[in-house]
Amino acid sequence: MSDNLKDLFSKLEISPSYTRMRIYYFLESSKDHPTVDTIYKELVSELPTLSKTTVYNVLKLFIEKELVNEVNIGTNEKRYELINDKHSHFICKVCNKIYDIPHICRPIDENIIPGFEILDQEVNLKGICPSCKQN
Amino acid sequence: MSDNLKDLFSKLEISPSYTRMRIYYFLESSKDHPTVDTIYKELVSELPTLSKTTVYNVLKLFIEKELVNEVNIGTNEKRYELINDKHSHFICKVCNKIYDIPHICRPIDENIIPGFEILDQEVNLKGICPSCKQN
DNA sequence: TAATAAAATTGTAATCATTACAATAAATAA
DNA sequence: TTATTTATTGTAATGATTACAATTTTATTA
Repeated sequence: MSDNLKDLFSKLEISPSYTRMRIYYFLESSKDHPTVDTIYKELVSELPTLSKTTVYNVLKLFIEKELVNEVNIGTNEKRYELINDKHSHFICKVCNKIYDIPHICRPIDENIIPGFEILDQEVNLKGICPSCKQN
Repeated sequence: MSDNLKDLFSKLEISPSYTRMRIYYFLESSKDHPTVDTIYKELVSELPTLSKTTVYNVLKLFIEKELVNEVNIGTNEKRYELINDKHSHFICKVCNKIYDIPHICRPIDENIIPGFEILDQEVNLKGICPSCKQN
């Protein structure tokens, strides 16, 4: 596992510092699109010298290398996720939780809008999640 | 036209102050999803006492009344648009311009994800726009 | 190994959009 | 008119993000 990550980093010319690997693993284990603050607070107990700037720096690097996506849902903090399989997001208007849901749109034909080169597709649904519907 | 807007406001229980109407008209005429700053700067010459806080307040009201949408595309400023017909957005990764494009997804069946109540659907495409492709 | 260079991490301060809030102005009702 | 509500404004606070210089760590070279 650890070796796999080193290989992945190496392929992308990311030197596998411990901090970077820990941030990657945290994103991998975390299912709820954490904010910078969440990442920092979760990791600082094991990486006592960690600084928030480092979290920003590492995420920026991961985004450049296309390992990570910024998720913008209108809250004031940006959220981050590993780019795994493509999926859509459901954002609960009550609790603001973000759920990953399978793509419900058909894949987009890249030439559907003449002249525009489509590189990326983002589908956000908003509504009320099951647990908020009960309350 | 002006009467139509007053009727619309009245239906939504928005009292039709001159400031609100001007902000509405500006959104109506503006095709490029303006930021608060843009709205303020465009209107302050004709409404010399206008304050940015007012722009924020009016937009917040319009959003509550479902006249206006926040558009989040990852830039640091939020952008706003009137809710007219439903459309998708294409965001150019080079120049950051937002284009309105017709919906390219089929309308979503509200019960497609069991337990989730879908109120809103947002499709953002990212890529390179025609004018940036030339350069 | 030691000395040097490069890269990664850190802390502090600056930036900037947004919000909170209290004060003023304008509109409406009594 | 006077009182009351509503709209607007200005200032200050908040809080996420970025800039940047300093420090630490890692890699390279002698």
